[in-house]
Amino acid sequence: MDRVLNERPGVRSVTIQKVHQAIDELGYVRDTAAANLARQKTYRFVFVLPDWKGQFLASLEQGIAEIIHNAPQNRTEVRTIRVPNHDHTQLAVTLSELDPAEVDGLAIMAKETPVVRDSIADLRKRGIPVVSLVSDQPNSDRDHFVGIDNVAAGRTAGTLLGRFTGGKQGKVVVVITNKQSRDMIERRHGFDQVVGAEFPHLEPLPSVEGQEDPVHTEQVTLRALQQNPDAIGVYSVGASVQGIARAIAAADLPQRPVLIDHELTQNSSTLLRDGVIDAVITQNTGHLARSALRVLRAKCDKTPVIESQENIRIEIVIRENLPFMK
Amino acid sequence: MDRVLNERPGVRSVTIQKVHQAIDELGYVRDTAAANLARQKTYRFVFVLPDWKGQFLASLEQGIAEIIHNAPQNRTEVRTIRVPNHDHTQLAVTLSELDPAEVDGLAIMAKETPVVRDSIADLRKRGIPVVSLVSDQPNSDRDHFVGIDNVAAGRTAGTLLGRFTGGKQGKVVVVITNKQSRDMIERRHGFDQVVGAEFPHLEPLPSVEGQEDPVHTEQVTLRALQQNPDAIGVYSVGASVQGIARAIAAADLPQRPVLIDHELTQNSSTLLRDGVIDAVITQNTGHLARSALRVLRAKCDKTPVIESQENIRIEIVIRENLPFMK
DNA sequence: CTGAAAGCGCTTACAG
DNA sequence: CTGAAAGCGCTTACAG
Repeated sequence: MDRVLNERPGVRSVTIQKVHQAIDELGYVRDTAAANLARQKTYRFVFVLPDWKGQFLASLEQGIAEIIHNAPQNRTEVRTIRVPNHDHTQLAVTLSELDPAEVDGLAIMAKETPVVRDSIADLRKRGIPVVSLVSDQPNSDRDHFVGIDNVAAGRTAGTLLGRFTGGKQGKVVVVITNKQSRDMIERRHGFDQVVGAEFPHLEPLPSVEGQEDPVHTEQVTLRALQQNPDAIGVYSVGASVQGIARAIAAADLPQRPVLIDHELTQNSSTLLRDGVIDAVITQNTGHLARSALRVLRAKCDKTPVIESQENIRIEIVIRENLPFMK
Repeated sequence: MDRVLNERPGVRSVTIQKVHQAIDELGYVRDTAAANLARQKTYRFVFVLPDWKGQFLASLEQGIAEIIHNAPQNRTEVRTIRVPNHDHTQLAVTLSELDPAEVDGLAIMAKETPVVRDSIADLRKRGIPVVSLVSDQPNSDRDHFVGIDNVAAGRTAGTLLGRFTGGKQGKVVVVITNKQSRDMIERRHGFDQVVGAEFPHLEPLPSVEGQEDPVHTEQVTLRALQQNPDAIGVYSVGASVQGIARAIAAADLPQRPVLIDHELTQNSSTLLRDGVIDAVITQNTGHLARSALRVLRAKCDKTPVIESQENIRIEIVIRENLPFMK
């Protein structure tokens, strides 16, 4: 029966028929917990993440660790590797060093570059399933993308900014981490879409790049605000919101701009509570981690992925529905 | 060892010491899946819900059924009883008929009345754990409340309505299911709090009651809108949003009011997509069901509840972050 | 009070 | 190609 359920070769089709019929008649539901218990094999996954120090990544990494720790019955081991974001060669080296004999799957969050694309193709050729995480690699042949629809997330941010500025006319400063990350590009795109179509009185300015650095983010934001003191909104696409908040305070504007940010962290929570940020668009890092692990396991077992279950929600947080954070 | 882990009586404290020390040294984590496998006992829970036909309750009931079906290894059986909402006696009878020999736990969603309070006390006395669901029974001695902070949910609705009306002055029609449900009372209270403090230009009107009936909801809403044709907002605290939408269309107002609703369903999704509803405040019915089951199991096993895990989020949905619904 | 056996629903070698 | 045994980490009676 095991051979049928797991679709292993070498079973006569008559037998397959019989077993499937019996399954239907009895309403059999396979006990995955017992299956995991018996199956002694452990999954060894690698997560490759950028090496910036932001709280979002820390929370994602912690999420992974907690899931592994709390569900030992799933017998999965994870190694997380942080790779410098700008160093394309090191990323390529790291990926090429992954030994198929020692790794059962890879989850990767990185900018979309030819190097990454080729590395993914190479890994897949060596039989290792790959999922892109948070920021997609749609032109590689990754098995799956684990993350939100970032165009929709950008549209959500645009709508909130448009409605919160209440029909007033004005410029919007847009601060982005970098212009190569797919998630950043898609959010900016969705934002422009919705603002162009529904809030024509708003004028989004060209993105300024914060480069994963709070101090640099503060500087470029401050410069943008000084050049546009009449700005009525700031859209933080994924940059250090701490730096942006400091720039807003330093710019000493005639009126406080509406500030929309991405990713709920300790910092953005505090700024939300203090009324500096008006809304945060976020994704649950625990869900991201769980989804990545589930998909990777499914790919290893050549089991189908339940799409509806892996659909990560775009969450909106304002001061009033701020969850209690540990 | 089992006797120590499960804190059963009749173990010498020396032994307990030794076992605990060994646990710490080895970093032992108990495999609950294996434990469930071995433990043949099945949990038999009863869910008592109001009998209205709304999609929210249907989705909650379906959520429970799916969880049970997909995780047979948890060996839990659930019987759902729908009780007419206005019939206090029938509710009391239903609860008193629950046999402690056949029921291991109860989850109840009902108005807060003396009858319910006494029934809960009675059940607890007979050793059955009880959780209140969606709408709390804080004055009973229920073991736990599974649901959102409804005051905060009302504050969230108020803030969104205030910001979406963009500083304009005007009245707000408030439509409520009934005035005895704790969840309704708390939402209305949170709404008034935040509007009074932060949006003084808004004037919320006294609640009109929809009584779980779409047609009646439409009638009372229409009457309220006709009496206040200058209303700039409608707050649907938990009533049939279909009825409200029809009333808004029928009232033929000079300007479309901002409409904030609770609970994402097929109906409210459609109205959100069509631009009739501006935002929906919601709680995930799957999470509610899972949390209720987890808490009930914990109470049966006299195991601690992990509060952070049982914290149900207040979610905000606008057209742009509407999840795909099956 | 404690030890050792049997069994939960599965999978994995190993025989046939 | 298929059957039957052993074992995954636990709990539950049952002996001692």
